[in-house]
Amino acid sequence: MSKKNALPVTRADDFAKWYQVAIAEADMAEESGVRGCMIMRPWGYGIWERMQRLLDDRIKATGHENCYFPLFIPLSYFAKEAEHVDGFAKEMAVVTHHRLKAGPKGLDVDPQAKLEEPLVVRPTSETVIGTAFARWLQSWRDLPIKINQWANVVRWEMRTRMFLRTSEFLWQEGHTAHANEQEAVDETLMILEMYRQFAQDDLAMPVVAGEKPENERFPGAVSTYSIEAMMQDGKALQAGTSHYLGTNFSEAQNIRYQDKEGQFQFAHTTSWGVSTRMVGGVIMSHGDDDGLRIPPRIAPYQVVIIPMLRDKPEDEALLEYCKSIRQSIAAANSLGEPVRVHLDSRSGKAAQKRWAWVKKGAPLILEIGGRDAEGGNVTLLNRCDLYQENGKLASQLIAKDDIAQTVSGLLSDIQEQLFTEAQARTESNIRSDIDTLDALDAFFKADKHAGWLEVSWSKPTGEALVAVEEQLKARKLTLRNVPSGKEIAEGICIFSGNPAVERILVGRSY
RNA sequence: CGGGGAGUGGCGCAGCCUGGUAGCGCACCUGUUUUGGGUACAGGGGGUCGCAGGUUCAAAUCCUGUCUCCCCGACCA
Repeated sequence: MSKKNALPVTRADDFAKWYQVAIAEADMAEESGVRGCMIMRPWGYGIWERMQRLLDDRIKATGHENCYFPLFIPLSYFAKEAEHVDGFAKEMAVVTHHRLKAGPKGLDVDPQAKLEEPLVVRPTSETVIGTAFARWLQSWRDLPIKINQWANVVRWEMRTRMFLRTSEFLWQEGHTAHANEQEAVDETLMILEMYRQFAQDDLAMPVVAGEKPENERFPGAVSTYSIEAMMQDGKALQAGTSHYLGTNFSEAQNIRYQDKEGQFQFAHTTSWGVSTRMVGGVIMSHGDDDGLRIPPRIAPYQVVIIPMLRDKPEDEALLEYCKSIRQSIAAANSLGEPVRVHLDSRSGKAAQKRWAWVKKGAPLILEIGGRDAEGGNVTLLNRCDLYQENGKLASQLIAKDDIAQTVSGLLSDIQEQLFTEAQARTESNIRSDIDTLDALDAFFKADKHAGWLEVSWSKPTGEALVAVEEQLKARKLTLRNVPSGKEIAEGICIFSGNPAVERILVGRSY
């Protein structure tokens, strides 16, 4: 008997289709009818909420405070930083009116209600926050300023994909101001490392942290750093960015202070963010042909109990048994937190519910029937180890008294297993021994899901960099980042033949 | 924004070419059956065919416009 998977499409057949089906089948999110905007359903939003909580703890632990700035930004704020406005001008949603009135075909914009100055729906908040910084900052004693906000932003993208690129998305954006370059660069790199740890420890998603090349910099930044994750189709996902903005925004917005000598100095600022794109990264890092596999640290429910109800009087006793199991599991800790356990007592077939939770990627599923209750057992299914070699489900019988401890141990094992698996996949798909464009072409032609190359290059700028970009663009490739620690290289540049300066990652990307 | 495809009960689709009673599978509801692995049978409910115009005695079907989604490009977290 051949194994039947829970999803109708496999990753190998059509990865893009698999991604969409996996999201739909897991009740993560759905289209909203508004271009590029999605409805996040409880399971999808619940995962985001877990990410938020874990990252928020890290942000606060590193000395940042949360605050909130408005959704609307006066258009004129963008005029001040030339590169910044260039970068975002083509994708801004703009509010021009504040009232509707009845027209011949229903409601229409009231021309009388035109705003004197249009308001931009924030694509990012450097401009408003910088304006506030300019007011808040007077003295060297006010520094550093370290804030963060959790917000929604809008970028009018031409092509959207669930979680990966939506017109509106949720994120955190951190903004800091410092006395000098060294402190600001230290902050930028500290945040990069915080993101790396968050991705690896909480999302079980291995990433490569490093500096983006000049052409991939955030508009207005002096330097941009990213964490890059490799999806199962070999493509790179930029999963978080941290920018050193120098004094570019300070000079544009007059963010300055008097130093100990009474001299005016421009502050050095940073900004950094991760978004709901991370959810897409988790799906494409860990999902399999049976649906999602959510790492325990971010799973809204880590354990789901499914009673095998029969619409008979004995159901009541079974439910009581399940509740006692739930209670003992909820009292246990795993990965430093109380175990999140859910009793799915809705009326319905147990087998249906089982497959629904498999597709959602709940790490552990406990199926409990009358036979289990009588014997004082539970039947456990591990989402990351679903099948036996013969293709049958790998259910295990666990004694009631052992279940809390078993669950606790398994959850931390699964967290580690998902990371180890993804890391092995990522590492084995980065080639670093290729030094000619012919070999590069061969690498990417050999496999439609080819990974990345780490190559030597001469770090060109200006025209020369544009030439490299064009060489890559013709191959549907992009420069990802220069992994931290790879800033020095010998040999020659794969693109130009000039002496190499550093090692850089090249790959297809989302 | 350029090229391609598509919008018909909750989901997936057929019907359109050649205009004439809106269909199928899954899901859903009810009942019976079954019960340790996505049960089976019977009955039932649910759609003015994306939206707006037009042609026609008559439009899911033909014409025009528009909105939305998917795929491939260019742009980006």
